[in-house]
Amino acid sequence: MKNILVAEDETAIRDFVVINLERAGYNVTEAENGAVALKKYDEANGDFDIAVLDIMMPEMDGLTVCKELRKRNGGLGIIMLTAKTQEMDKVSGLMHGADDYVTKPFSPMELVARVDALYRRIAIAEMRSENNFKEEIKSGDFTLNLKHHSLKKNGKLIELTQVEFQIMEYFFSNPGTALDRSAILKYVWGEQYVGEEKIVDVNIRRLRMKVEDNPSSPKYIVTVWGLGYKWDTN
Amino acid sequence: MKNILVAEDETAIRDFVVINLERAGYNVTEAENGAVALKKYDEANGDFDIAVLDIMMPEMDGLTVCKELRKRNGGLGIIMLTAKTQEMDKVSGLMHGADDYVTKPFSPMELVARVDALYRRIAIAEMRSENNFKEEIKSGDFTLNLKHHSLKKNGKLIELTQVEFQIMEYFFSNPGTALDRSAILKYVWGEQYVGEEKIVDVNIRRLRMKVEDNPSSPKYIVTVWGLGYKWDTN
DNA sequence: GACTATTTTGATAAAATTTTAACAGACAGG
DNA sequence: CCTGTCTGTTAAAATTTTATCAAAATAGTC
Repeated sequence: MKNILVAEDETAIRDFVVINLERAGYNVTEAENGAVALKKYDEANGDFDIAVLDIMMPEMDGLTVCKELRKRNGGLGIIMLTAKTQEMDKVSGLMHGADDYVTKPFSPMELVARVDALYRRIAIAEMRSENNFKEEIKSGDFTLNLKHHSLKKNGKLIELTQVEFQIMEYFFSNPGTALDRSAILKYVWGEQYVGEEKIVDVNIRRLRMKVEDNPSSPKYIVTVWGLGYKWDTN
Repeated sequence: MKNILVAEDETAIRDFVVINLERAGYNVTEAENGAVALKKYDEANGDFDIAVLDIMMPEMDGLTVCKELRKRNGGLGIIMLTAKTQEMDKVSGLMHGADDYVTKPFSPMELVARVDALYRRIAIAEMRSENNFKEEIKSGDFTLNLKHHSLKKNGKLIELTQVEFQIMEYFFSNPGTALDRSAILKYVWGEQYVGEEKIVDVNIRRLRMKVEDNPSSPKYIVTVWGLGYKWDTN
């Protein structure tokens, strides 16, 4: 898990990237050009979450590698490294396929932040796509129907709004796990949402009013003090 | 454990550094230049926690060594020694990779303090990252569930606050080990916390109330007189 | 046994976090 | 338009946690 493939021909930059990603907790595989990158990808049976590719490389340029990788795995996260803004303009039309790009020179913080952000997106997307296979998720007396967007408690239908439904989806995908507000916020409202984190609390309250036997002493949506909430299953 | 690699070409300074680190309880390996440092690192199979590197050295300069070491072990602690502030400015852009730096001339106290601080950071970071892989830690009748943020004693749930939970995490990561207040303080409250060390005692008490069969004669959280506490497993 | 250092304990005040309720804009359906 | 629902914002109330303090108890030492 957290596997990254880095393709960059300049040794200095590659080392820089590899070091900083490793320090951030990623498991990095490095390649000195596009052809090698593709080879290493196949050798590892595509067991990567993210690829960081330089655009300008000998043997095979980053855009080609990007296209090839996308063919193999549509869900792979891809970040391109571009030298100048000009270069970016030239190829921007070809940038589709990449999820994000970072222009050189970049700071360690910037790189890691982008990769982290992409990783979160990927992880959430993966969770969502897993739920696509399921029709419904059961948990105790509750049944969340993903297809009909409905929630039943002991067979009794509970109407949920869009936001409420998504929170429940997140809960049901991680039963018993303590989820912090920031994670809930990102799952439901998305990465770039601007606004109060308190919105989570307010919606939790609304959910409790609908879901709990006694909203004043929650049994299902339990608060984890100083952290967030969890869907309790006991 | 507590192994340090010191690379410095000037004999006088090297001796100074080595003597003081050894007095502080570290196990020091010394090298007279960067190339030797790297060789000794590999010979010891990378069994070091921290490397102290002079920037200006013959054969191979400190920054290069730093980069090489980082490639081998992303979690290694690295402290750079720089001659003047000016020199630091020049290379500050290349400082990535180092965790800290000390400018010459420096006092024994300063050096040891920096190394100690870094060592603690490294140790805590390592412990935390190990716990990331685990879902729960068992110890006797107790199960600390890191995912659910819960503690169970013989299957019975015990509610813990944030601070209490972290203390338990520290205990469970070091069962049977006598932990001094200062270490507990740093793990739970962080390096730069300002306040009474007694706060540890108070929270230990609250934990005992929740965890012990008879809080007046603790069986699990045992006090080690003149030192601190330990999680007893017998 | 007396003395000192250290730890335990309980009370209380302060700080942090969560819950609750009320409000107002946006939006969709009639 | 009008109306009702959904949503995010805000502020006050309630709750929980946390820190500090000082007295009591305990362990260690001479």
